Amino acid sequence: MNKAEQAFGSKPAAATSDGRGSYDERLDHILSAATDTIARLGYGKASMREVAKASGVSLAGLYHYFDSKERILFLIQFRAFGSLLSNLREKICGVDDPEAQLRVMIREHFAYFASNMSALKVCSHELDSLSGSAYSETRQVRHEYYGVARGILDRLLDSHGGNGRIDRHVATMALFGTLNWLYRWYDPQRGPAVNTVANQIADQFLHGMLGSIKTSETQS
Amino acid sequence: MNKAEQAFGSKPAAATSDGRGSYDERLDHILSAATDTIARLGYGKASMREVAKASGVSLAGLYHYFDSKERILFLIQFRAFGSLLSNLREKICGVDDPEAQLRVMIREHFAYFASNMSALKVCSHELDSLSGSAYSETRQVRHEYYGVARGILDRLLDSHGGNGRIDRHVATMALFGTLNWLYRWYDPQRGPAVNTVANQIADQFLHGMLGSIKTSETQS
DNA sequence: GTAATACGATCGAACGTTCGTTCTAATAAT
DNA sequence: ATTATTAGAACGAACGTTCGATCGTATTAC
Repeated sequence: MNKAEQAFGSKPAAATSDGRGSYDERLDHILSAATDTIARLGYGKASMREVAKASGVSLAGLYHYFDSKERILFLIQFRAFGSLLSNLREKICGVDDPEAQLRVMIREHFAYFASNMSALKVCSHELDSLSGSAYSETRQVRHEYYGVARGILDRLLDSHGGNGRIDRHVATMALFGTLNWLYRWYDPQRGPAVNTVANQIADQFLHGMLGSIKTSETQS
Repeated sequence: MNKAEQAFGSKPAAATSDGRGSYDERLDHILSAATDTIARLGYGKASMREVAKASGVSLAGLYHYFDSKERILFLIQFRAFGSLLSNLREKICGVDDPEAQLRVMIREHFAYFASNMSALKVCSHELDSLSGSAYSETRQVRHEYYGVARGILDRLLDSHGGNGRIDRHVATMALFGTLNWLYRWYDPQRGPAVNTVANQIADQFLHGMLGSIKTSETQS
């Protein structure tokens, strides 16, 4: 069976030529409804019946597109992290200055958050809800994302001669904490504009890095 | 019935004088085991049977101490947030400088985290698992905690004449994001020392604040 | 051109399990 | 004896998943 075995559709569309769209389009539609449902109720409380109702298919119909409930969560996370990572690599490609790279990264993370709030909420909140190979695969993508961010930070600090008291892993996770906690409080539609918040976070973090370098020996 | 109706025990101990301790002590023991179980499995997957096994009482015995599963989660969160808040207010009492207050706050948060990892993990991860008045009451305490932090930040920025581009709510939530995300990556027993990490986070945040003030008009 | 056939998509209904909770009786303490 | 505390068994509900049948459509056979 070759249904929903791959995270990104390399399947040749195979449009059924009726009003409801192709197989892949219907799968995307269900996945989108499932994302909103899981974001709203949490993975544990979001039942397959609720996902079925939200996406407009029957309970049994869900299992034509996904082997299991866990597979739905895997696809949501793998696609979101994958998009985030590939988009970051693309947008950073022509940028040389590490400081500019870091600003791009934060700005792009905010942009993705604003466009995919439910998906990023699920990604931030349900990290431990997967197990086995599904967990390993998503963790792999997360580690790659971490690696890109960490690489930027390394070049940033190296270029400023910062061998001081900054633990770079701690600094990276502090930034990720700020970004991954967004879904708890920030609503792009009600709060200040996305770019405004993104710029402030970037300013804060960069001043936090460069400021910590310059006062490396003045405090105990 | 007056069992477990209050979050902090004002009950006069009523020791049963056997080896297993008083009623309150047994309640604390069960609550501690429940905290570890919920932190390990998540609230949804942590069954009452698992909590019973972990705490050494029978399934039905649990309901002599707690009306419901949700009440267990409420007590964990209410006690943890309450301890965090009252401890913060106490430790900040004799400190005047806002910068020093902020350092105290971050240091105390780290100290509490190191001593109560399971409880703070549950508090950070299961914020939406409560409903009704249980949710309202815990949110109330959280808001008070936010208010203290926000007050410190306000005095800090005011004392430096910072009326620039810093959205103070955004800045506060950025810090809370870093602190509340700790449970995802930081293990005080394996990573760098608690005070080291706490100092770095405080340094980063303070430089982020004061640095952003001084360059308020140099960037678009 | 039409009937027969094969197949993917979809559904209502049900299965077996686990959940939070409660009932009832037995036990330990005073 | 009375009261508080515990434990085994069971309850109804909800869960993820599977089953068997049905519908529509594309392909094949003649």
